[in-house]
Amino acid sequence: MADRLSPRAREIAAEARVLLEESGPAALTLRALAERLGIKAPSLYKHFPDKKAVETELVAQFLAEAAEAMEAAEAREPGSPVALARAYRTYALAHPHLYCLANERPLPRAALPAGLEDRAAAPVLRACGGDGDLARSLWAFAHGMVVLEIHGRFPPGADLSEAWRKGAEALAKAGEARVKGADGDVKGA
Amino acid sequence: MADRLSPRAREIAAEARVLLEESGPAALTLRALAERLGIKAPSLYKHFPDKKAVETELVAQFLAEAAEAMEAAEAREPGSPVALARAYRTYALAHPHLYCLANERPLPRAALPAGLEDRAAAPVLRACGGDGDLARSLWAFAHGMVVLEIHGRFPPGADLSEAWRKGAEALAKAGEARVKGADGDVKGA
DNA sequence: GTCTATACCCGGATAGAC
DNA sequence: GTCTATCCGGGTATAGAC
Repeated sequence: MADRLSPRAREIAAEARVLLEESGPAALTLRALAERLGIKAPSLYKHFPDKKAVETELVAQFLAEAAEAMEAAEAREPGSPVALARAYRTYALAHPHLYCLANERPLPRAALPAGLEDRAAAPVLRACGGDGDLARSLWAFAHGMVVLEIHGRFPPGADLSEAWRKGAEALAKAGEARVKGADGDVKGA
Repeated sequence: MADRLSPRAREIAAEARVLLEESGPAALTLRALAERLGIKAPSLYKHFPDKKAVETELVAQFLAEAAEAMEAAEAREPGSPVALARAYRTYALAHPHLYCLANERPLPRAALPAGLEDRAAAPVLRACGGDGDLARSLWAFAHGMVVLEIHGRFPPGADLSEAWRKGAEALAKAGEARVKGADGDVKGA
């Protein structure tokens, strides 16, 4: 994600990330970013073509780090959707603003490193035995839990760990049933 | 939700809703709203204290209509989480911008009609046999599916109806298992 | 690589006349 | 209930000097 970024651009992106994680997507403005760097906003255009490019870099960072977190969980507990859900939750809630920037708008697919989106999705797909539909269900569940929690939508007293457990286990069970089912083994990848 | 709103305020809210549904939350500005009504922006302050109050009215409309849609589904197929999920999906995707305005930020609970939030949640809770944790799982799944679809996050070729079916059925099955379980009957409401 | 200056747009909100 | 005038803030982006 920090591929062919110049060293200075990398510094700028790092500062953008701090600003984002501290204050949220709305606070990520070029003026505020420049001020943090001790420079003026127009100077940023020497390093990034526009604001979208800065945001895209942060989205790429999110995808890469989320992929890493899931791959690590997979290494510890192979084939466990529940473990993946736990890792997803932990990483997302540790970076709520970055999570929202990266997930509450269309993906800038054309500007992302090739294969990055697929890499982030792969562990879930594997844990679902290659069943893409089930993998998307599990992803939707995890995403819904994360954003509803981030935006404070659940009732104050709700036991969210229980909701995570029940949801993830129910979806995992559907995957196991699939494996034992009559239709051979793997449909997808 | 249009409780003690003056008739003129109701007209304004109706126009706000058209603007929102046509062009999205970012396009809902007081200037644009006033222009649609053939008046100037400052005049709006005679009917609403501020912009947030207008948005809150639209959020209340969403909650009431979503509750209606779910209650209707419940009347047709009592006790069916899958039917509720279908109704949720249909209503949400028919009003994507309203859905995002109402669900991608904290609820203005203090400014909403009393009981409205609970009314919207009740059908799901009933379909889950009073299991609040499971109800929240189901809600998170449905919300995740909706917003990921609205923001175009799923891969182009994905069969989302299948993802909906598998997810809803898996969670519904967890509810049935609970009922048959050893721990009596209803834990929650 | 940074600066100044600036253009151009947008937004929410208030005061006070009619 | 609507208006005009205005304040104050914000934002992205460009041109051109250093």
